[in-house]
Amino acid sequence: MQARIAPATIIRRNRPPGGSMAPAQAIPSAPQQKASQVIAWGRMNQAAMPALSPIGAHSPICSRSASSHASTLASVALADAAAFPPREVCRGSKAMLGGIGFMGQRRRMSKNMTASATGMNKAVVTRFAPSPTGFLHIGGARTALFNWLFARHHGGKFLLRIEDTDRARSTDEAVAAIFDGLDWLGLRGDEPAVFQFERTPRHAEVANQLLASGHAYRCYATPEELAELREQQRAARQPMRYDGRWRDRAPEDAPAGAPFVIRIKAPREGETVIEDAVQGRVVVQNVELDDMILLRSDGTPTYMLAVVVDDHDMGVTHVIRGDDHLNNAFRQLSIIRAMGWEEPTYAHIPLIHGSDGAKLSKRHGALGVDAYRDEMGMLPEAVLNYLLRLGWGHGDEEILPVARAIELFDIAGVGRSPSRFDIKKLENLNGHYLREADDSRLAALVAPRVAARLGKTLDEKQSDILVQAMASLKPRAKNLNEIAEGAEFLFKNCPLDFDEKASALLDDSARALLAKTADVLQPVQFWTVEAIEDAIRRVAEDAGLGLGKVAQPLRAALTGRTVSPGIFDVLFLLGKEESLERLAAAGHATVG
RNA sequence: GGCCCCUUCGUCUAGCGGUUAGGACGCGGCCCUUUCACGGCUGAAACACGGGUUCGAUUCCCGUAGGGGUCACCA
Repeated sequence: MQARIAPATIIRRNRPPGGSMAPAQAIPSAPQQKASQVIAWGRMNQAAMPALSPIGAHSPICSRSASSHASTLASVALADAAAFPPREVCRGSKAMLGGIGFMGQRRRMSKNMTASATGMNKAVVTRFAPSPTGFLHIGGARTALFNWLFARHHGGKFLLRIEDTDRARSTDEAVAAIFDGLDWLGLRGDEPAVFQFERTPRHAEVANQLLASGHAYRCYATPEELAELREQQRAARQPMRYDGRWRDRAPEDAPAGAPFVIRIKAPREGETVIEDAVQGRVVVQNVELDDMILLRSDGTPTYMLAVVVDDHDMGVTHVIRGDDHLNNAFRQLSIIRAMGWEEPTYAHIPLIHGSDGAKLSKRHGALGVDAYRDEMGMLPEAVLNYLLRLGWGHGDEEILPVARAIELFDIAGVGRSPSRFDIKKLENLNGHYLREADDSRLAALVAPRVAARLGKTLDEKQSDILVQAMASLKPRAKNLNEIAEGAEFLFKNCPLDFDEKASALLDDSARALLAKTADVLQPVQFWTVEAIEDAIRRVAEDAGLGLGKVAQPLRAALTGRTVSPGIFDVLFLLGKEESLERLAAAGHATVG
């Protein structure tokens, strides 16, 4: 049984006559988003994203079939026209042949060809297909995001596939980490994830079909033989590729019982053209393509075969992936054509580079998204916004929450040049979303971090104080760790540990002032920020000092630091009793 | 090395033949101010180079340089 999606499950609606509707109209409007911004959290760091999807957002593992979403897909057809405008690019020497007239004609031609060849009238289906050999890294997350956004924008489907055909390197932990990361970012598949390895029989079936139709052949070359070939080619400074030594051999030549692989019979003359939605028109001479392996000698499929078969069976219309796959696309195309299948539209997005300009990798300290969540204390919406702006832009807009991103995103806006990862900008964005975030949600996220710093968990009352403190804590931080750091003073025991600058502030005159402050605070009945402010300002006035002269020693005495939220807030959050106790302690203790 | 892709402030980007080349991060200054932040204002900072095409190129074309990707019975 194949995973092919029955087209019947998609309800189509005819385009209204005389004009195409803006794709944006197919998605929920902004106000609706606000209402659905209900925050849910469970264990630490589970900052759930608001569910914005018009299609149900399911966990990748347990969602059911697509058919139940049929009615929600009704809007799909509306978005068709604008779905994937081909970039009008003419590059390469061929484009230079004629004058303007020729070029104009050529453009029109290529546009038409693209329109018919890519199935623009079909509902959009995208996919994210990571191989579970490690965590979900930031580049993968962006690829997933672009696929997800593209599908959402066009009212299509976003699918997940785990490319686990490499049994040696694939792990269950990695699968879990990838789902976990996607889940955190809110990039859930619209159908249960497909596990590629389970489809091995189907891949073999296609390989054998290709064999039967003469588009593939058995190759008995041993790995040693091939290594030697490569070595020779390298020495002779020849391009390294399989020489097709078994391509036209008669079957009788086959060594009996010897292991063999199945290779594609790739075209050898002419050229292959891809009208890439990001890269434009890319032409490769077919002599550059060698007869790559489809089925390994152990009968398992290679990546080349498996992606093509799965994308086809899953009905993928738009292949959006890193441009490290651009070269592969040409090879994959020969399989697609040999099978007579419809070609997807390709969109090869530029890779994310490290600060040195090279592909982001472990040696840049490339991290899994879980590290951004757990170690760096980032909010998913900040990561999403940052990733989106890496390689894509919409005028001067920098702050693009998910709903806005769905509204605006399209492949046409994706640039062709790689971009460098800039943690500073991510932090800035994170600070922004922190300030916007709900206090209860943040408190829940921060509590475990505070507990870790303190070495004890917060009780109910303390958790409550944390929520109240959030409003004055969050504008001062760019990540959850900094909020936790800033919150620490609230829950420390008296006597406090004073840092160097704080203890320096607490000289004799300051202590006298502290005593006076305590006296003024003592009779305050209703412990409100206003009442506290009145009292403190009175102290300053009476002493003939500026507020700063009073506030700083007070801050030092109450928090042990010279940096904290506003002093009235500090007093309020600490409560009258605790505040007075700390004042007394600071006054008596021999400090510095 | 072959093939493919890329090139606007340090970084992310806007620009799609005529702009004082715009915004954001970061950096400097000022303001706000009880500290630190936030916020506001402001400053410095870019079209890789060389040829074309054009009345006019950041923008179109070619080349050079530089960078990147890819060349497995990995994905």
